[in-house]
Amino acid sequence: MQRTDAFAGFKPSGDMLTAHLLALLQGWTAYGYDLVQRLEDAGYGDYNKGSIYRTLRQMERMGLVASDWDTSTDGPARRMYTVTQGGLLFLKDWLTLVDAHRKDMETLLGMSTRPIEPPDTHRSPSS
Amino acid sequence: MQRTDAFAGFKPSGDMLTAHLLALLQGWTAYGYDLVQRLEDAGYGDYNKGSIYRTLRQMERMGLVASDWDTSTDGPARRMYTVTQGGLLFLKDWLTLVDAHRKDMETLLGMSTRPIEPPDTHRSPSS
DNA sequence: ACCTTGTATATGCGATGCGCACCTAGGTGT
DNA sequence: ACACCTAGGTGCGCATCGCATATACAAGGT
Repeated sequence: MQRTDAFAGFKPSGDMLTAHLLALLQGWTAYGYDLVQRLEDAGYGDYNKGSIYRTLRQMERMGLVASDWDTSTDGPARRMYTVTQGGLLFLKDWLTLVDAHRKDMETLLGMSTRPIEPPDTHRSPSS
Repeated sequence: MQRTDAFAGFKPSGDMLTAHLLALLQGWTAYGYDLVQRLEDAGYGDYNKGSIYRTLRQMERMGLVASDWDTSTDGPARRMYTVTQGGLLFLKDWLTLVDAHRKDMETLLGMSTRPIEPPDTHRSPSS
């Protein structure tokens, strides 16, 4: 479970959505409504609208993305998001974490059929 | 994000600890204190005691494990846990989910450097 | 007798996260 | 005026989680 400690506190729950969003955003710029559609269409996770918008703002507070308004289009203004250096770092850490977990699971499962050890209590083995 | 729907509601947060515990338990029987030590020693996650005990009880409520008391040893009684069929299914689903997520991430990242599409609004493409 | 240490399980509290439902608002078409 | 699509956001209630703390059994030391 080692990680670079830049985001040592991240928990792998909303962070899964965070990872999806970063992956979608990485390399270009997008806004919330578009990401909602893309996640829905692609079937990557069954997140709800509210969570996505909230998570994007939270990501901005964490410094993973930056945003500015785009009023150049018709319709309501769009908040355009761009991945920051911190976001790229988070993405890297996330992939490392997932891979490490997957490997951990394999290791733990591989250690199967250990004899049911009666872990001796605090007493010396003289008994 | 497909899964067998047996535990369609699982969220990948405490579920990561759940997966670790199931992997440790799978194949034999163990009690909380032992699992706490093993997770600590092995360095698999930095979970705290309270979370582990709470998660084990929750897993029992979910039908992933079953427990009974072992009073045969010196010291306090131990609540011995055994993985159920449901637990094995959860474990399988979890690994599927993790692998799917990992693959999703690769796919999404592989689609990089898409030109910044100006996603046309609700208007017809006649404009 | 009393205290400390190790074993073993569990709860209370405060903060956070998340799904669900709902709200605001711009713009177009009827 | 109204419906509909686009676009972003909030309030509420419930679950989760880390941290600290509580409870209890047993052994050893003084």
